[in-house]
Amino acid sequence: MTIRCRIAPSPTGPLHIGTARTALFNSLFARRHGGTFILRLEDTDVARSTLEFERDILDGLHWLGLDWDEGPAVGDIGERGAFGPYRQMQRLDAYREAAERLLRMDAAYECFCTTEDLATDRAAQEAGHQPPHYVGRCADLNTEQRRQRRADNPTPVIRFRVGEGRVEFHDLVRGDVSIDTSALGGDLVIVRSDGTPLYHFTVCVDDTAMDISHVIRGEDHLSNTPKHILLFRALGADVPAFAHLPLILNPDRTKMSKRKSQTAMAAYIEQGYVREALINHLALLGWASGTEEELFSFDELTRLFDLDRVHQGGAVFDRERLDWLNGQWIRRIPDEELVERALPFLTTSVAVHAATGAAVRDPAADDVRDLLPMVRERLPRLDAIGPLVDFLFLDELRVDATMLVPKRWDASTTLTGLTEARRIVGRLGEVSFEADEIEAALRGLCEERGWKPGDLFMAIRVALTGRTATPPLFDTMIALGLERTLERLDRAREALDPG
RNA sequence: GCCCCCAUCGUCUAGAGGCCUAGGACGCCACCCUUUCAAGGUGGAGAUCAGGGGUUCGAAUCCCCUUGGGGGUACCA
Repeated sequence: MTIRCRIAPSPTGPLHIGTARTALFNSLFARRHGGTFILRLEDTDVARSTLEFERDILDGLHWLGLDWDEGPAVGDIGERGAFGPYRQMQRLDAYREAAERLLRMDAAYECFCTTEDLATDRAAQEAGHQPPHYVGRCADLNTEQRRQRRADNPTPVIRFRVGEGRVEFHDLVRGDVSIDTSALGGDLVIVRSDGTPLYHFTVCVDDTAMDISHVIRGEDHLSNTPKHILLFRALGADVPAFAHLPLILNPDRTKMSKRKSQTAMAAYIEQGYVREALINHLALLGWASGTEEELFSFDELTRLFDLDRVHQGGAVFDRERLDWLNGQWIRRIPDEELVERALPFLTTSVAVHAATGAAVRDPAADDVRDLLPMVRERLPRLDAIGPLVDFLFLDELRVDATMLVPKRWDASTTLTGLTEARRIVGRLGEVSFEADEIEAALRGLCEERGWKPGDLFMAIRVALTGRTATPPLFDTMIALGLERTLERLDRAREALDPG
């Protein structure tokens, strides 16, 4: 059996974390079994769909490395695959044909009920404590009745008959599921009054046309699956296998939502999460390898993943864990690649200073390459690079006098310390400006004076960087250069002794 | 309301009847390392496996009930 699965996002919002996870699992499943991974754009909600959202979704999936074997034309990439078009609004003919077929077979019928009719029904059902459902007013109209009702409402919808009985199916992660058609809410609308098709209908027509073998999607679709099965049968199609993934949850265990969590993939990208970490984290939300290994690359997942190890319970999206994974993966990214990925974040960070009027030097790839050894272990996210080294790119650093004084020291000791340090570094720097030598000399100074090295170093650190948490001090001095090091030490001394 | 699904440390999870006085990871705490911050190392706290009934010589694992949670119930997807 050829495995064909798909991700079918709707461009009515930016790429959602949940969509990305579903795409990942589909992609992994296809790769694992030598199948085909298809992308289909479900853009039939014309009112809410936009090209920007479509762009965001496609870019995000691509950024994650989730490339599809078949899919629509995007940008300069042409359509791929023999089952297109892969954009639903370009498949209207197929839906029209299928709807007409269902109408001819009397598996569907035209419904002339108005929004008001339906609202009245709904209200009555609610009052009578009945589940909301379509009452079937138009289910059995004869030709004459249809003609009359059409006079009042010339734009009927098309409803699909759900019939009676139970629908049973085997879900690859849930096991056997059984739902009575009476719980489906009555005959469902498959074509709007404006002639455009609705989701439950298009999904079945397309999965059939695209020969989808496995439908892997979020659990929120579990209750809708019987409708789809009924539709597949009516269409005379093979029913694909289903696998409903556990939901990704907010911390309060409700379905992950924009209101309570950060759901847009783009936001994570902006904050410096790397694709390796996002993939790893998403994979672990609802799937486990069964080993004690926690770090998985996409390729490893491709070899290990299978549906039989997918969970049934929902999983809270844990940022702390993502952060940890992100740090782990950042430490594993090859130098040149990390340089390339981190540079934009540094640039942005420096630009923020520039925007406040500070004179800055724009960071270059060479800068990041030089700084890599001292920042790599300190980056839970790529955007952390700014606060870590941005002081290197400021022409002038203004440091508050009170901040310069270490906890155990007073202002005059600090002034003495910085003055002495300036003298030593200045003298040493003319000969050689190397971390080891500077450190040895300054430690010697501390011994002489009875100072704790940590105190002196802290005073220098603040003088040079304006921060109390920085990369190792002596590497920082080298990165800053002799001239600027001395200059900042002088500025700090001036701040401590304005007179 | 009705239907469906789910239920192991705070979180992600291992566990497919005896290997479990329940393992790992994140987070948390302590110590070590250490010029700060990280990273790393070591150790610790943390789950009577939602509760109650069965089945069995034996149940976190199988069955039933209860409770709790979630999802679905559109001319959204």
